[in-house]
Amino acid sequence: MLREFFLNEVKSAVNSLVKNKKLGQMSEADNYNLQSEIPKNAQFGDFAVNVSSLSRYTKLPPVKTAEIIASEINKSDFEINVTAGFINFKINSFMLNKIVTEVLDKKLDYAKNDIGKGEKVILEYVSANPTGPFHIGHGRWAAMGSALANVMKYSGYNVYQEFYINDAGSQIQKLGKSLYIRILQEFEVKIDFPSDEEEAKNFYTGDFLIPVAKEFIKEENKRAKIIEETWNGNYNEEQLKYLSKYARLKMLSKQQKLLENFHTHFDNFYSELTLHESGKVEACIKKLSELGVLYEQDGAVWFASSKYGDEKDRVIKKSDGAYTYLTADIAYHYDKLQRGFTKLLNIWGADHHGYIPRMRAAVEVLGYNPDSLEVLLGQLVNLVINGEEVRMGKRTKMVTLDDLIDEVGVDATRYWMIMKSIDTTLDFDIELAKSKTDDNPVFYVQYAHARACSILRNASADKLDIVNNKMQSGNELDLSKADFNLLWTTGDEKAEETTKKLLLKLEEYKSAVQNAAKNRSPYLITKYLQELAADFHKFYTFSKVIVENEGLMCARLFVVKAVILILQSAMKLIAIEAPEKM
RNA sequence: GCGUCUGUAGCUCAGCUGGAUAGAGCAAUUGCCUUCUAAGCAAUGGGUCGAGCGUUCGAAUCGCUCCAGGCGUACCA
Repeated sequence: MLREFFLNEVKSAVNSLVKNKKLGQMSEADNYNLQSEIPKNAQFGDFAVNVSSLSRYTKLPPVKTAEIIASEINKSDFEINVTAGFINFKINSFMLNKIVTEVLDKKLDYAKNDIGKGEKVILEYVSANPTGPFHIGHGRWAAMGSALANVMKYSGYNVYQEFYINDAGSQIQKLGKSLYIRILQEFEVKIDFPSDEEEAKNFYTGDFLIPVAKEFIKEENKRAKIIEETWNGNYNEEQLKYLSKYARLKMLSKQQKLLENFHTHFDNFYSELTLHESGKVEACIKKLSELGVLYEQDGAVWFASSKYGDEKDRVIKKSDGAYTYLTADIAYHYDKLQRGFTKLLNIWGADHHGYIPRMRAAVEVLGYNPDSLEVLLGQLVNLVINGEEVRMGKRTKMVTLDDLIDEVGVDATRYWMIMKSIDTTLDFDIELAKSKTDDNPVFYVQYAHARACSILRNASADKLDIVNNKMQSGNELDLSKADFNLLWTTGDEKAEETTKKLLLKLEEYKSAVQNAAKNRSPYLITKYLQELAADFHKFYTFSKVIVENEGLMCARLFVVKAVILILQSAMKLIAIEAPEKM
């Protein structure tokens, strides 16, 4: 990376000065927090390193310190100048041209890197109950999680994506009973969910089970008839069990289909039920018991998590003999650790944040580094319809992820879900996301790609016999016809300035990717995409690509192609389409 | 009460491992299509960075105290 390159220039200059004792009381450069940055004001240079923080060791004014260090740097492919405490670098056309050829050479892998060092990461996200349709919040986790997984894989992490199915416990029976009623209703039996609010809580009264009931009658007509015929006001235990399982699997498969459609692919769906059935929950409790962190009180079994940073102890086994949700979850995380993952990365809704200390406590007690558990807390999503915030409360009718995607489309939904930092409550404005105008960043970015593709099409269609990039005709452009130096001798200052900015932005993709992976912040990719698209549109405005001069035209065509490659790479990371025409 | 996230331009948000004049998009005003997609570009206006105190040569950024909002504070999942 160029940023790193210039930082290293400064560091090695410092080291050599230190060796010769020319820098006062300083030791090696790595002991100081030096950073390279891109100056906000381009007149200073293309890159800069601020060394004023070293002044307290050199006992010299910042400018003097910077000058001494700068004079120690051998400049070859760049210019150097000092302002205040900054050492500024201006790169030359040779380095700029190299950016283009490197992109063309590495293509979609241009920014691929290995900062993850192959760390075995299990990323768990969405993890919903199979008891209903996804709501829009699930959509945010799905979009963010899948994008993060892509970004981290691209950065050398070994990422395994898992969805934990909360398919154990009473809610599944509740689901079965509700389907039972919906089936009877299909047969026109006069029965409805309890009107009493308290009793209605034992059912899923949403209408999402109506189509499931219809499917059931179609697929299992015989059994459906038996259910209707044997109805006597009480649930038939055998049929209820069957329906519970049927509904559970049906809902799960609907969820899985939706996720794939939403460009979210899991390596595994891990069933909580199998966790119980395999005896892993029991085994985990036994282990905790042996470790001496469990005790009995008030007829329940407790985990002494408060000794490990939690604010109070937690119930593991309720006085009615059932396990809590936490118990299975501890066993699940134990299982993840035993499968050899060294980083347990979870995306949880902000409403679960109080849950972190107890899970950390469990990881620690089980003999692992509590820092191997890393939870990304996602703030919630509010829907904005016609400018008004619709809070997803119990009273309002839930808008499902399905509805949202139907309304807005997969790409726009994903983009809007990823666009904001996970720390901020997301206001999802349906009208804005739907709009195909300039207030919608998705289209801005996709339009840049379509526009670039169009140039390549036009170039191949009328002007030359070199051509299109692979997705068009399979041919490759002929690099030998391009004269990149012509980019910098046009006499058109604005054209050269915007071209330079564009090329530097291409190079910045590397930093964007690494920061996104390191900080678990996929929104940095959408931010980068918007910046790249903007720089491309500016380039387009000031540099006509298809021109008489063949050497210049080819050089610009290659710039365009490089832009297309980076746009595609970044859009692939966040899993949205890169349309060739719009 | 305690924990946690947030408070930056009219709106939505970046910037927050301290550093050059606080940025972007939208909205507003004004220009630019006989020339590669105007879903675009150029220009202009717009800010006591919630408030106060402190640390520092230097604070939107770090610390403390307030203020406002979201979420949580179960033998629910």
